[in-house]
Order: sequence, then structure tokens, then C-alpha cells
Amino acid sequence: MTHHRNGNQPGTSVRRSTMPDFPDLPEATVARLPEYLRALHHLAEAGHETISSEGLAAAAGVNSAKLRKDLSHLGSYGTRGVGYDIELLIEQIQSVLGLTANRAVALVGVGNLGHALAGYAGFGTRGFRIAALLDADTRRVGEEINNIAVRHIDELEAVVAEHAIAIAVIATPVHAAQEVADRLVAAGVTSILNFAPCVLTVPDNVDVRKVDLAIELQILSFHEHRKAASANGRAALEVAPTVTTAKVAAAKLPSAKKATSPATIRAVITP
Amino acid sequence: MTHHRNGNQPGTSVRRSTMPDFPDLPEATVARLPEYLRALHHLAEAGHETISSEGLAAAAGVNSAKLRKDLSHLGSYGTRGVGYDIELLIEQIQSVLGLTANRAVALVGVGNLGHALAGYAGFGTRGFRIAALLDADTRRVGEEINNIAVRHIDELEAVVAEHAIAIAVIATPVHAAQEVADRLVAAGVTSILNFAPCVLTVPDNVDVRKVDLAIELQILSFHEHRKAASANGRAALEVAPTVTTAKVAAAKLPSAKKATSPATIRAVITP
DNA sequence: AACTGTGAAGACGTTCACAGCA
DNA sequence: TGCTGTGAACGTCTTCACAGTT
Repeated sequence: MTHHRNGNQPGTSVRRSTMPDFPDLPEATVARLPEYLRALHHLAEAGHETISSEGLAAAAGVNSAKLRKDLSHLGSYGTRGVGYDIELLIEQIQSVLGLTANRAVALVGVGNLGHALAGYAGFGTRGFRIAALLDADTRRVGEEINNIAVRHIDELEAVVAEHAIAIAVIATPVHAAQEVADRLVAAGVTSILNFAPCVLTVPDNVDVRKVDLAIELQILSFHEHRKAASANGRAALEVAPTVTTAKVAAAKLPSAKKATSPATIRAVITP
Repeated sequence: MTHHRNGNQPGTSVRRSTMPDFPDLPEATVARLPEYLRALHHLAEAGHETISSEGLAAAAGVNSAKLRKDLSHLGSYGTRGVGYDIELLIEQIQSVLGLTANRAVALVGVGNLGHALAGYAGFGTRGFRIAALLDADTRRVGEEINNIAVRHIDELEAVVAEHAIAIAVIATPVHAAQEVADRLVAAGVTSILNFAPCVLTVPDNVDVRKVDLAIELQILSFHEHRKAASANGRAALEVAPTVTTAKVAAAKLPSAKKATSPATIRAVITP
């Protein structure tokens, strides 16, 4: 969760807004709204005008109860017996997410990955505008990507002020990331999307989200490993008693619990 | 959360492994183990041999109770009064994640982003090896990135078989993603990391994780929006009593809602 | 009849606080 | 003494199932 809030300081500050003009959305809901939005745009383009919770849920890859609960947090924008008005819902979600005007975003680090991000067309269509590109390498300064010229990192503060930038993307090497983050924060940035594989330390009022490709793969690797292990385990059941011993030791105590529910012996085996 | 499991079918299958050679890790724990692993490598390079839960937690950006609970799921690898042996813990985590041998990964779609991913050095050092690059564009076929030649998508099935690939990365345009996924699955791939901004439909036994840059930004945008709104609200408290009224009305009625709350007048105002 | 909105129940995740071990 | 490992308490998220509305 990837995606979750990033409470860097273990500090006690509870995150619920106290004086909001907007509902207190559960974080899990917030993380799904963008999916719904994408699905809604897709449906609108396909010519639909309304959609049932069932239909939208399918399009967004969640179940319908969850979807309805999520949307209910925004207010009542559905019609019983009919479904949701797609245009209306798009507007509501965009409004809650603060996507009404295109937000200016700064991208720091125009290397391999930064280059790709800068060239990504999806930003424009989804509420954002890359307003500035910054890099420490003077050889890259001046280069243009999508009509935006790369400027030197020394101009960071000026650039942030110039475009009133609140959100920045860090795509620098690890060793530069923390310093860049510090400067961004000092310049007034309050949200950071970090592609550098390291933990950023920032003040409490700054939000950080992180994307780490290797971590995603490692999580998948775990599941691969488990699939393989259980396929194996079944095959080896009577063959290798030593494994069983190891298992008991390894699992400490929490094992036993589910011992009787062979839930994961799933579709794989039973074709 | 961001990372989470991707239960595509709402099906009843409970995910806990029953016949594992390994403990039943909570998904939230699995998602954090890679962070711990990175932090541990970092500490090892800095010359440390043991580390307390407090220290490791700080390095990984979590609190120490969570860290201890997470590690306790793997077994008892700490020493009371001392801490954790770094080398030992690295080995344990790698083993649980199935990172013992470098896993072969296929990358489909060598466009802007795919190119950057293919060139990302971090994979090699973190348990993976890009074993194959595939693209539908014949003009890109033959090009070499990091000594791997791009092959034509027609060879997908052959390539997957050739390298016994279980994990694949999709970095194609949206319109190609589902078909590529279908072919990967048919060829035997059981884990997919999807960079295309769309929902993939796959069988139950296949794991999908998704990375969507625009979604990450939209989540940050929400928090920006909220910060701005509450800053605003505070500033306007005695000045505009109408706001309060509007707020109450807003809760239920679709329209009018935001009429009175120009939330985007942000930090600019509050020095 | 068809669908939303939602209380209530349950699963899951986090944090607390301390017993127990080195 | 200093730290881990963990039950118990608490909080959050998901799912169920149905009352309520068009």
C-alpha cells in the first residue's frame, strides 16, 4: 500500500481533520477513489450515462459493497433503482480529490526514470501538469522534454515559488533524495512522491508516498515462493518428514491456528 | 498501499497457507519485509553487526512495536538485551521472500517507461534479473538495453518457457495490457507487476500488483486539498459565518456543496 | 423490481504494556 | 539492566444483509 499514510514521526498527531470543510474519508477509501475515477472516465467515453454499483465495482476491480460504502462517504450521489450518474460522480470525486484545476508538479531528477516520468502523457489528462524539471547535472540543464526545459537544481526554491508548487516528485539517486526533500520542504512543498529507494524524513505536515519497484517485485516473489512451497509440500508430504519438524519449530506457535483449513490449495491444483 | 493483495475475484478463497514450509505472514507484514531488508543492507554496509528493534524501526520508517511484531512472525531471531543479528536477519528475510536465487523477470513493453525500468540497476542488487525484454514494435526489436536484446512479442511464450519465468512486468500502453496479461498467464506466469493504468483480469492463482503514477499523485492531491481546506477554514472562522452554514448543508445536498469553499487558496495566504 | 445506503458483525492491523530472557 | 516477544486492547477496513427509496 501500498499505499498508506506515511507517519514518519511516530508522533501522536492523529490525522483526522478537525476543522474541515470536507468529510473525514477513511484513508483506504481515498486510495480507491482514483481507481473509481479512472473507471468512470472509461465508462463515460464508452457512452454510458449511469452505472450501477455492481458495474462500477467490476470496472474498478473491487466488490460492490466496498464501492457503495466508499461512495457513501462522499454523500448520496446515487439513485436507488437506477445507479450513479457518471458525470456527476466524476465531478464529485474530482472535487474531493482537489483535481479541479490542474496542479503544478515539480519533478526533480531527470535521469533514466525521471525522463520517462516527464514524458508520461497520463499526467495531463489526470489532473496534473509538470511545471518544472530540475536536475543537478549541468549537462542535462537546458534540455527540453515535452516543451519543458530542465533547470538546474540551484533554482529549486525559485521554481517552487514561481509556480506555487505544492507537490513534487523525487526521481534522483538515493544519495541525493534526502537533501532534495529537505530543500523542497523548506521551499514550501507539502507533498512528495518519492521514487528513490530510501526513507525520507520530513516534518509532520508533509505527506510522502513512495514507489519502489524492487519492493513490489519482492512482494510478488514472496507469493511465488509460497505457491511453490505449498505445491511442493503437497508433493512431498510423506516423503520428507524432516520438513515437518522444521515447520513446527519455524512457526513458533501461531501455526496450529488454521491448520485445519486448507484454504489455499486453490485453483492451481484443481483444473 | 498501496500496496495490498489484489483479490480480483471476490471469491471466497481465504489466502492463508495451510501446508506451507513457512509461517502464515499477514499481508501487511509481507509488504514491509522488503523495507526492513533494505534498511538491514544499509546498516550492514555501515559496519553494524547487530541492531535493536528501535534502531531498525527508525531506519525503515516504522515504529518499533510494529517491527517486533512483524519479525516475530518469522520466528525468534533476536536476542533479548541485545537486538537482532543483522546478517542472520537478512538471510531469514531473503529466505522468506524467496530471494535466494536471482529470479528471472520478463519485461513487456520497452517504451519510455519500460526503457527506464530495463535500465534500472536496482533490480540486480535486490534479487531479480531482467531475463527478457519484449515489445510489439518491430523497430525496437533487436535493440539492446543492459546487454539484453529486445525480442518480438510473438516470442513471448517461447521466452517464458526458455527462462522458466514466473514474474513479469507489464509496461505497455493500456490497450495492450490485458492481452499481454492473458498471454503471460497462458504461458505460465503467475505474478504480474502492472504499470498500465487499467484493471487486469486474471485467474485466482495469479497475483497482480499495480503501480499507477497518476493515482499516487491524486492521493497526495487529496491531502493537499484537505490541508488547504482546514487552513482556510481556520482563517475564515470569524470572518465568514456563512461558511459554517454551507458546511452543514453540504453534507447531504449534492449541489451547493463547495460553492462557498474556495479551498485552493492555499499556503499563499498563510505565511 | 432494482438498486443504493447503512447498521452490525467480523476480519485484520496496530499499539500498548509488560512478562520473560540474556 | 536492556531488550525482545506477545497477549490483550483498541482502531480501522471489509463484508454481510436488509431496510429504504425511486
